Amino acid sequence: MAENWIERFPGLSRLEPAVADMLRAKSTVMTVPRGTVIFGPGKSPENLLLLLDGSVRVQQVSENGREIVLYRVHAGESCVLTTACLLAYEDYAAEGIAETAVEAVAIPREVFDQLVSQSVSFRTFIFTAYSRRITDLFTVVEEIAFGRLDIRLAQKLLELAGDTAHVMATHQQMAAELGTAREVVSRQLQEFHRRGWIGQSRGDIELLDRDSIAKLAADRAG
Amino acid sequence: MAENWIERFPGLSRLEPAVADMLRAKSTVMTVPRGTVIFGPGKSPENLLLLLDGSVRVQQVSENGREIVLYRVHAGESCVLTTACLLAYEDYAAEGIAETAVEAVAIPREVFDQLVSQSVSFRTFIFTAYSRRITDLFTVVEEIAFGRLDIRLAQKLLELAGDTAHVMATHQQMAAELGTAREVVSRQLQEFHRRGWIGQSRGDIELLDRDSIAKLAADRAG
DNA sequence: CTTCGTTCAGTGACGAAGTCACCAAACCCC
DNA sequence: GGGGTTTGGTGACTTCGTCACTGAACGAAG
Repeated sequence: MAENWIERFPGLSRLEPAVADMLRAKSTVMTVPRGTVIFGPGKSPENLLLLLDGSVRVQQVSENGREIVLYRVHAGESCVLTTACLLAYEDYAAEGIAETAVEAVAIPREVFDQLVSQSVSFRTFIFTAYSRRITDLFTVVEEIAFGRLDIRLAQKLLELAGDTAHVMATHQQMAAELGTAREVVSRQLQEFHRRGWIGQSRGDIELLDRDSIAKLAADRAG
Repeated sequence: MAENWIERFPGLSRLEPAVADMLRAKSTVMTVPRGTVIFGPGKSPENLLLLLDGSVRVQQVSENGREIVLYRVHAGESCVLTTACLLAYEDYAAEGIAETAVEAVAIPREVFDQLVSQSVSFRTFIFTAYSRRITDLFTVVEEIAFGRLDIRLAQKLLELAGDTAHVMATHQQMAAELGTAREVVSRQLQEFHRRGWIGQSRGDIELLDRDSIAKLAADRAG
């Protein structure tokens, strides 16, 4: 089943046939268990990863131990930051962690280089991925600088819940998602609870009134 | 004088001679006046810019009119975000403005593509630039989320002053640099003034006690 | 099944930062 | 020199972050 994985990447659908064959031949499909540190300080990966399934959480770890989630890489996307790490520009404080079990295609450094050189569409694929990450980071900066916390929390809850009604995360983890302190999250969740929007139990937030949460999340001012 | 500009870019010093000739032939050295909007919403540039002189300020403009400075591109660096814009990934809210008169080498889109394809060292140059921007943004996120404002203000003052003793900026502009509100900057500058660290006049902050400012800037906690 | 250590959440007091509404001084252009 | 604009100053108030501490929930070991 893993032989026609190229189809799963929209950006690679128009890959030149010869290049696609080369890519298939020289890359390997691998599985990494949940919780694996894909890259991090002192751990440069030797491969570019294209995610077939699962998600990778990329977060910044500050020296005093605080964490903040920067973005996630989902199935169908590439973890371009690893190419940046390959270049080992300088010390970085970010790390990538497999948030679920992850199935991915690993493209070795030399093959990556050949592909970029030979294929226009692969180049576009890579540059588009960079572009996406950078614009994502722009909005993260804007949100943290100017966004109200209750609104951002509501947005995160909806994002993390997906189509389920539960967010399995501790208050501490939610704080890292938003770049704030645990106490602040606790208080805000209590307020949501008081309004009957959510139910709370240890490490689990249940969305009871999705509409109200969505209404707040859609707010721009307050 | 502009013919051997390639030497001014450390990352291009080992460029293959044939590629260097091609680059020289197909690119043009241009000058843009201070204040020019290099790129912005609805304005995709057709060229990749390599800065020979001056600096470009890249900032995010939110819908309610607030601005925040994301990073600067200085002489010797490339404005890789323009390549991202060339791909027109999606709507973005960032813009690049010539902060000074800027002298730059403009590389047309097709030439950029050829260079990436043909030259290993040009590829490295470009990917390193992306890597730098992304890691820069990581630290911006961390600073805004966790950094103390007085410390960040002290750092910015030193950064913007360079080797001069003056920062020619309004409080509003300093607020955009730090992603905060004008009033907050005003109050903090007053505190610095009270301590005799700075002198203030309209649109001009004079650094009087660089050592004290640097001492605060070096702080991690408070 | 109780004890014990660990993780997780709740709380109040306080300080730092952001917001709002408004005022005054400095500058600019006639 | 008058009138508009830009810049900076101020106080009241809200939101957010920090600190120190508490207790409850869980899990493993006895």
